[in-house]
Amino acid sequence: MGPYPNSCVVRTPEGTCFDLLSEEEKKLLDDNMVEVFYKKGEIICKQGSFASKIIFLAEGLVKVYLEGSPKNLVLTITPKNNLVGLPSIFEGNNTFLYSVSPYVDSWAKLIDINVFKQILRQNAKFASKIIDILNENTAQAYGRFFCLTRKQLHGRMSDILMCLSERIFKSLEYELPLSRNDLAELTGMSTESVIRLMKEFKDDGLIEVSGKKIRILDLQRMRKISEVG
Amino acid sequence: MGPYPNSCVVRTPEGTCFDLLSEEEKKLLDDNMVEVFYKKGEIICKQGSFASKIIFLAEGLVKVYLEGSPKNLVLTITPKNNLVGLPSIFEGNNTFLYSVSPYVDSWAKLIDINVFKQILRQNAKFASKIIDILNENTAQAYGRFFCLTRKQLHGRMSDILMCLSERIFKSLEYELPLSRNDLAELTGMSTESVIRLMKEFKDDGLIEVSGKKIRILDLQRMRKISEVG
DNA sequence: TAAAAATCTTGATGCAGATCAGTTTTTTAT
DNA sequence: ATAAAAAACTGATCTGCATCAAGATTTTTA
Repeated sequence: MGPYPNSCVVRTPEGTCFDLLSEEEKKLLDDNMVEVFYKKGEIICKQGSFASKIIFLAEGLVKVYLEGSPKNLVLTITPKNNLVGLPSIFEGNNTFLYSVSPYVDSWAKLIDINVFKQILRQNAKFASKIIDILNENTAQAYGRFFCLTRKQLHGRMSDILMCLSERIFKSLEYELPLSRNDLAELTGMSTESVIRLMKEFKDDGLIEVSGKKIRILDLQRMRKISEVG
Repeated sequence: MGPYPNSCVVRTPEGTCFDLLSEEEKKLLDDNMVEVFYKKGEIICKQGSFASKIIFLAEGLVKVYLEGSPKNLVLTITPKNNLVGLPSIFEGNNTFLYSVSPYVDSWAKLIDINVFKQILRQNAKFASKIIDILNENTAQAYGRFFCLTRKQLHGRMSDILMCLSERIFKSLEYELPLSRNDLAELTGMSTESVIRLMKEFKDDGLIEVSGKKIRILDLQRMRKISEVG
């Protein structure tokens, strides 16, 4: 299958990009920012709607997805301390490319897009850092692209389970805030297939499942499955 | 299928991003740039290899693709006057995320990546423009992502044929420099399926095919097919 | 605490599209 | 001009996975 380090769905926290701003710029940002609470399942931003804000996720866990009937396509999962919505800000486009919705109760800071753009145009170090973030994002999207178009069910399933373990919960055991249906839109398969595969993985001694709790038992074999596709 | 303006594979020319450089910066760029000729089928850059250059395609037509066995996955086709390789330059990564290879004889200008980064860090307007380009790129990748994972063969085929017509050749009739196998890695299907679909489209009066020449006869119905998936 | 709704689970069936195994046509090399 | 290699094409077969239909379990609501 080849070495694709990033078939993962999860964006890593970009840390300190705001440290590169001057005091003045920080104040400008603060003055043009509101903090909003979103409940699980609400819509933070809607694909196709007017993109007037950049979203900084202060707390929570969200999915970034393309709407499709009957099933959405999840582009990435973004944990707290990440920017969401950056790719929507290019010239000539003023609508969100995707929808964003929280898996769990979340806090978002909404930054006025024009203020953000203005700072980009005047602070090269900051802009340069944003380029880094965008590119890392893209690298991940490509890996995922490959995963969803080239791997089959087993590979996709083990990719997701490992990714959630490594990138989000930082533990081999975690309590999933996602439904089987959420996993289905994440892996691009039917809900029934998710269920069947989880059972198969469990029967094969790869994972342990009890309710929402998942524990990875045999990481080595999971990696193998991911590689083979 | 929903309104996805960009299931297209082709990057549009970004025009004038270098106009935003000072004379000094232009000279710096010129001094750290070489122009190279590539024959059809050669490799301009190889996925996984050390990324020391940003590529500006001065003349020709290239594919940007992820390597996979048995079949590659084409991310985008890039015509002349475009930058290629931008997403590879993020901090912490120093290898090409993908391979690039020309469909036809091409000229590329190779820009030293450190010089490019240096200019990014000192010229905010330029960096801001690059962000625009990256984002447009991403928007396209997402559209394509959706196309390849959600649409089935007929939709994917008509997407490609229309895209080539509108974005590359700017005419309803064009001479394809791609083989059926190239079309297959572009649409994520088998070569045999490409052939069968082309025949079906031809028999249905959607297109006219003679050798390498393709002519779109019924754009309306092609659009319909693309929408339905 | 019961009823309703949502989620999870299982087996049976169907089909889109890959794979295979050829033949024919076109291109390239000598 | 002719042989060899690559690309284009065709039909038959096979299979991974979705879809459907029904039931069990959990969660939510009243």
